[in-house]
Amino acid sequence: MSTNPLPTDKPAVVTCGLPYANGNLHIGHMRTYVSGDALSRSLRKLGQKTAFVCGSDMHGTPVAVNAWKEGKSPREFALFWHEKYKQTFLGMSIEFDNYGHTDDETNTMLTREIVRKLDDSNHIYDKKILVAWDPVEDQPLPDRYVEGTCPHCGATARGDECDDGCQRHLEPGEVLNPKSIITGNEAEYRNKSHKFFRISDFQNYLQGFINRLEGTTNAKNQPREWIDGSLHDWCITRNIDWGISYPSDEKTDLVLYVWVDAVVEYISSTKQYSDRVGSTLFDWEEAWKQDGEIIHVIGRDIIQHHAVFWPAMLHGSGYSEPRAIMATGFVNLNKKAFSTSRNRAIWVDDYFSEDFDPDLLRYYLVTVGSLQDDIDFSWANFADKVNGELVGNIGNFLYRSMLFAQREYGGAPEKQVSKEVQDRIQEAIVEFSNSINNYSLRNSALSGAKLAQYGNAYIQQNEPWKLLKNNPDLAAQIIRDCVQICKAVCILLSPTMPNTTQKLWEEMGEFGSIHQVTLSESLESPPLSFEPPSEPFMPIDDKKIKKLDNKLEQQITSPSNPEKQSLVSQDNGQKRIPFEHFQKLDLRVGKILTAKEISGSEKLLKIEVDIGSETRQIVAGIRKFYSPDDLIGKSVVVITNLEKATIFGTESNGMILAAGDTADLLTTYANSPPGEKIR
RNA sequence: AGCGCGAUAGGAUAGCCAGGAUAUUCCGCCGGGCUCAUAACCCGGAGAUCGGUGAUUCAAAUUCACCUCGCGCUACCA
Repeated sequence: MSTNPLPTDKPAVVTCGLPYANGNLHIGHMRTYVSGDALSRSLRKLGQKTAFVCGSDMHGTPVAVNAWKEGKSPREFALFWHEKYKQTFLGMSIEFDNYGHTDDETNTMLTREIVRKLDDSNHIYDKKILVAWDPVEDQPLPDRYVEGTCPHCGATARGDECDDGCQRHLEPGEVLNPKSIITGNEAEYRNKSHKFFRISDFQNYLQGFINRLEGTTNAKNQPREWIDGSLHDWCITRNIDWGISYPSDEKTDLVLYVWVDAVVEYISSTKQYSDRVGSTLFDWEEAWKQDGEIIHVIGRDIIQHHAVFWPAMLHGSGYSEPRAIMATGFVNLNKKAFSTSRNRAIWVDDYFSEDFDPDLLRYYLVTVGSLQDDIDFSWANFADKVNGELVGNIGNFLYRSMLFAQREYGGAPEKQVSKEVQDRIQEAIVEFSNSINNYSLRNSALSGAKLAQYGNAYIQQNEPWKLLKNNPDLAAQIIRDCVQICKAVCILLSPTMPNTTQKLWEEMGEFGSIHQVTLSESLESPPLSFEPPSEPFMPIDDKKIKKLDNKLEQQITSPSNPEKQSLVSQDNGQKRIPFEHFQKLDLRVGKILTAKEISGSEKLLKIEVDIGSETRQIVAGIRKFYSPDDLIGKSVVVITNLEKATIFGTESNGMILAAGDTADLLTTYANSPPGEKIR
């Protein structure tokens, strides 16, 4: 990277944090991608050679777990979302020069090559750690494959994090009563050898790097705690069979941790772009190995990965470091965080289904607040912004000016642009360019919006409609100025609103793509003839907002999860559960071996049941209806993965199913043996 | 708990790094103008002592210290 102002003569790469191929995208996600898209378009406006790349993040435990839940292979599952994302980005006019995925050949090769280099230069070592294991299936249970009790707060927690309770990170071996989330089997911890990346080797380097790094202040400061403190080495392998296998001469069944190959996709995707268009148009090696301008646009939750692990990996394997990290804040919904599990979100598909132009949301996301701050979305705010700024100000100015010009002069009047207007446009160009160099997309977009505002005041105060009779020469001059402003406004806003500005560009009689021209074109003469313009933006009326708010309200109060939505329906007022909820129950045939009364209790029996793999002790409230002797040898249905309970001082490890108030025991029709799974 | 980011009129938001006199802009509100334009546009007005306390300074929204609240990160969450 360089510290010269942009544009430089080096190629630039703009990347966005990889979407994890695990479910639908909402407008909060879009903030990162719209910002990346607007940034790369803006850089090109400055004349910077730029590649805008990204890809889907395919690997990792959550994909594997969710694929398993849907009965699909991880690859099939992740590819489904990968294809879906491509459509989503297309719909939002987010145009990557290359959009790959982490499971493709380029990334697999490049990732292994980079890791091998780190290994060869002795930055990687082996260390034995505790790994949760399913002893019955003889399977490792990494990260989220394990569930248990949080040792800190007692809530149900995943193996890696107490996600429902105190949010604390959990080390392997910490979670109590660990169980496999797949089989429900109790997990045990085994000592396994894993690969560790010695980040401490790079402490000095990183301390220099973080001082050079440009971008948002959160990205520049947050990693200092680690970099200036002590750097822990990073475990970069996992025991699952979904991922990129560890590059090694010895035989290994380790795969790389998803965060290793995810970031390498930035390089891989650039390489694919180069390979496609040829290295004269864009040379990926020049960008990544000879100090190109690499700019990462990410969500502020993944700063450490990009400002600590990633530069260390790059530096250790001979690649250039990023110039800037732009970490976006989150998008809140009516002041509260999005919650995908509660369906408290505006999904991009929902936005599309309302037939809104993507430009409206793009403008909203870019201009509503500073990039690194959290912003709020509500349909009312959205409509305010569209109606006030886009329809009333920008759209109105463009429309009234171009309509006037077309009607009276058939296009731009044959006059020279006035000094005043030329200077004002020049000022906007400088503002745009400075904003990009300060990594403020908001200000870069506002340079165009403010110019339109100036235009409205300019036309209003000069009243060319009055001048037409008394001073037609001056009227023509004023309108010529306005058309020039229109042209400049379109160019300045084209990174934020690519569709609308392209349409206006054509209506203005310009040829080709507005995205090919640079800022200086703003001062070139507009065409002398063009067709009548159309209205660039349509207002959103109150009824529509109410409708959208109601829809959102309904969506939030309904209990469904977005991914499960299609499986959930209301029927006879009864709540339906998705099939996978049923799948979570481990129901098995059991054979009652012994049954004893529990002294002091009128209702309870202590029962030992053979469930095939083991004998379970279960406490059942059926003493009133059965004598212990009658029960022995009976086949029953047992929930085996119910959490343990202590009833009347006796441990109960499961539940025997019975019907109605008389505890009519459920049994099998034929003679399935104990342990048979019920489905 | 530690660290990071943030808190500015009724709502939203700029300025903070490089301290300077009436704190920006938008929505809403009040008054006026215009009629080319999508009841859009333009001009004027009211409304914030800039989360709290203290310090530095001729001067603090801006620097420093402490505190409160919100959000995030804390390495095995992608």
